[in-house]
Amino acid sequence: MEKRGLTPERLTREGAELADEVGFDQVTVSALARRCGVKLPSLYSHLLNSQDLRVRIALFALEELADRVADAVAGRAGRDALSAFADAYRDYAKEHPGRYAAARLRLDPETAAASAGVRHAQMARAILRGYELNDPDATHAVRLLGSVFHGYVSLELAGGFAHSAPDEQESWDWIVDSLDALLRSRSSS
Amino acid sequence: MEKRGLTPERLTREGAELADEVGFDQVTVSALARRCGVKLPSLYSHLLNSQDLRVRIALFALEELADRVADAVAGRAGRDALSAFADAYRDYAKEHPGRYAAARLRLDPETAAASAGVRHAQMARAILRGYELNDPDATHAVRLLGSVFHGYVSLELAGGFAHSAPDEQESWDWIVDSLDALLRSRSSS
DNA sequence: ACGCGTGCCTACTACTATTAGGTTGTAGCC
DNA sequence: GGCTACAACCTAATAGTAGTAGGCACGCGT
Repeated sequence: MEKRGLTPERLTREGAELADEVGFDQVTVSALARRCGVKLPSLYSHLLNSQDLRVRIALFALEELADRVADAVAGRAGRDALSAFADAYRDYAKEHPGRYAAARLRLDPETAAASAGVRHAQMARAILRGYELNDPDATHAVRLLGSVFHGYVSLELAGGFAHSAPDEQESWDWIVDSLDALLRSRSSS
Repeated sequence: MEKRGLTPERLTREGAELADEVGFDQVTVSALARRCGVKLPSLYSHLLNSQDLRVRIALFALEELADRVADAVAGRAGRDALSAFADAYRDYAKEHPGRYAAARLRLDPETAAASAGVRHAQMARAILRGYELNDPDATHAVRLLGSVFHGYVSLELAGGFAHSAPDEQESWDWIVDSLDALLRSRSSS
């Protein structure tokens, strides 16, 4: 009965890794217990329930992804920033598909408001500053970017574009390019 | 022990309704058995397993959605067709969120190839005929449309845009408008 | 050295998925 | 109209996941 130093934080990290390995919806308290070498009920000292685990992983992923995006867009503007922003999302999803799926977990409003989700929205708005859009166009554009990037990444992960020419990178570049052109044409200037 | 006339088809329909009521990932063989007033193991005469049920619901939803889209775009072209196409997806998702989620279930390649999924792709390409795009632009554009519509609808259903101005319909119109402009500007003419 | 809290345990309950095998209602045949 | 046979439903049993209750002990703070 040696004590492993389990904490909610460590469990969240392990859960995130588990998610990347077997898929977010296969993340189960049982599997996590096995992975940590303890019996299942032991985890309930650290977690409220399985939903709590999922939410913690989601918040962790949102935070990590926001950090990456912030890093990617730092010091860039305009088309360059847009491209870095887009790639940060796509690369994260490819590298950590389970965590990316976790980041899309539906959170209740208060949790969402306290999450890194707000940073994501702020960063999207920041990217758009380079295009000088008037409200409400800026909001529409934020929603468009969120839709395209999330939609593309989730279809790509689901294998929707697999095994068909032209390859996925080409389409991605074309799409980012098109969005840049679109936003420039909507510029208020 | 009265016999209800259960068939795979009826179970699929009931499952689809259940999905709309409680969410696709809450669709369980147990719940379906309760809903149909039979004991759980009885369903295994009609279904292989719970995954089989989910796949059947997915195929049903893909078919139904394809029918709706086909209906919506019939006799339209250009911007008009694009808008009808987009609205057909969004309206279906709002009306039948569980079925819409089912339609996004990842299918194995052979199942997918035999599903109504191919009709969806064909219809998207048909819409684009009005914009006279050269390959590979047409493929990129199909992927863009799929990404935007799926992304927007899924974020909207997840409550991502809720309770914030401007309202979701406005953004939707702006986005469809923007896509139309974008596709026209990419026209090969 | 000792207490006591926390960290992990065993044991139990409830639900879902699935298989095996039994029973009955009814459709079709004589 | 009764018989048969199959299909549709059942009960019973196994295994996995989620969660609760309560016990024991490791080791930290005094």
